[in-house]
Amino acid sequence: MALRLFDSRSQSLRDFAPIVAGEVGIYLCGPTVQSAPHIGHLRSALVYDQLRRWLTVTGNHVTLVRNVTDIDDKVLANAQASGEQWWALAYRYEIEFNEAYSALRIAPPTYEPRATASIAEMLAIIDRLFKAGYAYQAEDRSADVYFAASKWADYGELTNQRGEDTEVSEDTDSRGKRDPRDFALWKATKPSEPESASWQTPFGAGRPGWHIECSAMATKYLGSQFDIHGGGLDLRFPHHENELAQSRAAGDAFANYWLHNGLVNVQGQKMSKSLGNSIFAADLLGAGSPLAVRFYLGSAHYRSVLDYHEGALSEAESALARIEGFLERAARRLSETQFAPSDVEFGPDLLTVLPADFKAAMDDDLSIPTALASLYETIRAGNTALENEDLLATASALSAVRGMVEVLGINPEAWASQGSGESRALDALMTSLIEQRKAAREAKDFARADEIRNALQQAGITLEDAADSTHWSL
RNA sequence: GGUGGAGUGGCCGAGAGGCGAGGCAGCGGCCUGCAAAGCCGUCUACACGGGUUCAAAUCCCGUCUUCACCUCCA
Repeated sequence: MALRLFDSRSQSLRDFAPIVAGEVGIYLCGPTVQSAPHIGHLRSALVYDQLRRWLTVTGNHVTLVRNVTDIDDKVLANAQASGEQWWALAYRYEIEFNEAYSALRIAPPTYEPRATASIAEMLAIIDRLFKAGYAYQAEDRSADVYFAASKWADYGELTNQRGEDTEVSEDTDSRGKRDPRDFALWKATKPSEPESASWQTPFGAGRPGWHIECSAMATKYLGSQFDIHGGGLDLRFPHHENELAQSRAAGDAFANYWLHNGLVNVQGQKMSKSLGNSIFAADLLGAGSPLAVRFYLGSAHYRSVLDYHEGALSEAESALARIEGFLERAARRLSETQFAPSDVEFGPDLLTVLPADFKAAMDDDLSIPTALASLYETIRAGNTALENEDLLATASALSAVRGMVEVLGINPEAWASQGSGESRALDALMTSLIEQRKAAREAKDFARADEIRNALQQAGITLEDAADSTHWSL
């Protein structure tokens, strides 16, 4: 069984084979740190976190590079508007992004390069493009440098765009361009721009164009040819098309597979500032637990459009409660028996406990919705086994469920807060209240027993009576 | 205009010629002092019109609706 991925370039599912067996290099287009992270940024980062986890579990060593675009028109414009240094604004938002990622337990990438730290590599590519005849300086002899798209015969190969049919925006800054499809490799410093955002080059002072940044950072960390290039669907054109064209024109084979994750819409429409319908990371994390946010964003297929709606997070909480409920009950029942399963570390060992249909679903272009069906099926069977006192079957279901939630990064046991002073105090209080209620029930004083349970329910604590004991959960 | 998608039960969300995906919500049952949780059952859906086929949600033709990209965007 092998992993298949949908490659946007060939528009088909392809068996995935890394250049070097067991080593996978992924370049993911990260955010332009010009404003606060929103739900779409989180989904994108999460999708590649899930891919990375599955590749790791199936025995690969993954190098994930996710850049930070910290120099850009909007970074400069927003900094000017807020009266900050552009690099201060960029760093402020970079911190916000990293906080949001880490709240969802999206592992930090192997390398996280900032565009401004790779200027030399960008200039080297531009130099190669000059020598190969694919770069030209603007007619006005400014430091504006463009890529000659019309000279590159394969231009449009990624997205089937043919130049003559492409709409050309009228407000595009095209001074000195020979062809509307040509795009900036380097942008001359404008009088309004600070000196700190200007680098000296043989063709004059300026700053990098957006596309060249990614070409430079991808090949700097992963080599001239690498396995996977990922990003949001909105980046396919022109960003990825341009990256591919300039890198190949400069002599790099570049990415073998192109992956694009679907976007997040809100009430059927894309988020935009003018509609004021953006859902920011802070909104989400205020509306549900971080685990529920991760579960929700990661439960749809990565290529589908995800339409965010009110109530989505509480549905996720309910689904998680079912998973967590089984894990707790099964672990509790098995804890003092010979069937208690030993912990399995995240990594290839997980493969031994995962159901075959779960593995098949993950291998099939990361079909997580189908994989989740396998998870629920195992939970249902596990609950039945638990009821029938079939400890062997319960133990095997427990291992399988633990393995699956571990693969997906949604293991409630791992997310549960570690025993703090507060939680120890709560434990003691609950033990006392449960004892009081037990005494009342034994005395058939159900009014008193219900009074305790109702008061706890008011406080958000649910009691569950099992055959010979009572358990509580928040 | 070009390019790439989508329309599935109350809601979300898979699948892609023949065995009712799954989740959430609802209803009925079992269990329970009553609940909760769990299990069983129930609600049997695939935009519309044609066609191919023994068989179509799935393939073909047409129609409608809708989203994204082509300007900065995950």
